[in-house]
Amino acid sequence: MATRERRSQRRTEALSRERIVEAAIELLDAEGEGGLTFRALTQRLATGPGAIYWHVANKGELLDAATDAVIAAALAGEPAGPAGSPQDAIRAVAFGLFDAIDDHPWLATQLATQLSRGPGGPVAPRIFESIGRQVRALGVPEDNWFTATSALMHYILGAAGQNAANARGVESDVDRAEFLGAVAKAWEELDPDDYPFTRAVAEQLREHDDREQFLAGIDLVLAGIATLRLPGR
Amino acid sequence: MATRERRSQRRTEALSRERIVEAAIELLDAEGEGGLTFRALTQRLATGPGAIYWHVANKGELLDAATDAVIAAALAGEPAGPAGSPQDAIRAVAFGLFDAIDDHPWLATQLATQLSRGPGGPVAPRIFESIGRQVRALGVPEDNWFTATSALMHYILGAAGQNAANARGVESDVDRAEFLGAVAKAWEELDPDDYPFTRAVAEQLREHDDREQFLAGIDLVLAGIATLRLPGR
DNA sequence: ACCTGAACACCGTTCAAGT
DNA sequence: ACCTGAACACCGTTCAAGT
Repeated sequence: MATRERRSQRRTEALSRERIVEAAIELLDAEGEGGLTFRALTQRLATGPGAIYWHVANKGELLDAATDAVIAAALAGEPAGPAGSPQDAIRAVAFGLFDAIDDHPWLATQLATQLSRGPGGPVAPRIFESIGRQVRALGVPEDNWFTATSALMHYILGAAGQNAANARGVESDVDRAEFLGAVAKAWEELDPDDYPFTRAVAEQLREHDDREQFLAGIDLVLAGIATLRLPGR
Repeated sequence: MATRERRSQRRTEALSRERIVEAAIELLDAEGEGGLTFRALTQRLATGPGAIYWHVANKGELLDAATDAVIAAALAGEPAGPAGSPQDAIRAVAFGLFDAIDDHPWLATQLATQLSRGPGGPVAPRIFESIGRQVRALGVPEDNWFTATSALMHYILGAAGQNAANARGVESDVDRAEFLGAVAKAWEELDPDDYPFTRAVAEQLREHDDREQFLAGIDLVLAGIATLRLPGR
């Protein structure tokens, strides 16, 4: 609750783009997408809106910078060192993104927004590169690099984003079970004529383990990619 | 341009939730996410904000209803009739969603937002059911229904959303080539040490065909699903 | 070069009042 | 039951003025 920590303590460090982005991330984490306003930001940074606009063009740019900072940190784990198999490296990248979206649920929407604006921004190449290197290491023929990397990336971001919903505002395992139980119940109460499949799958939703399920999807896509490999390799 | 068509013509049909949702979709299509405001809506419907709030709880609900209406229409194509193979049926569903997002680019963000709020809304079961039925018809073992359907759904929505960027505000094939060329150029100018893979793939980005690429991804996931099939079937 | 803070235009939402 | 429209609180952004 304590909505206003560090409210009017005098600012010691000078304002900077990094400091502003950091404060924006804190606000987004604490209060969700709606929590990032210039007024909350000026209060937390003990400054005025003009000062922020000196370092950042507008709110959209700030949101993009916050997204990029979190994604860059999430992908900074593996320093290109040849550790295990490419498959394991892909799983590591996937769980890095999974955890980032779990910790910062606002990323789900933000990533979709940014990617649907085109691969122009810095985020798309970052994710694409991390996954693509391992796709190449897998021995996938070059013609299929784009397809294989895209399939992995979209599954990872989509599944991680949907998963974040299960953890949102959930404090304990009991809360989680309660939440999933409620959704499963809603699915079971759908019209039997219109939703036979969804009803049949409701029980799996109730009992599933998030990370295990996520991993199963990764391995499914990896199995598809394996069929692309040239016989020679 | 002509921002204000049908501005103050007297309203003939009575206001209704359907009419409001229809107007909201028109505004979103014409002006993007930022174009949907209650003021634009009241003008287009020749009414006041209070009248809209009588039929709709708030803006979020209106956005959800608009999303649901478009998705429902996109999935209404196949009437469960046994036409071709399950694979073809999945491709048909996928292209239905692809075209819907292409026609209504605001869907990309909106779907991500709605799905990341959990499978509670009406949209998630709709998409899940359309794809899942065909997954079942494919002979996938029941334990893998959720995984297989999720993998397909996330690839379809993610790839279609990213694709919509290529078509955004693009009027001709020349525009499209220009846009893709610019992105490919940006990719080619990335740091060679940090982005070797992305640079290598830039050329594929320039020359690719959207629908062909999308289909290749579907078939990749389908190949992965095929490895799940029980030997017996 | 960097920051202040009042002011502006615009937004979602409410509500007393009408029919 | 359904609609009107003024009003409220809040938002992103600008800009003349300061240091």
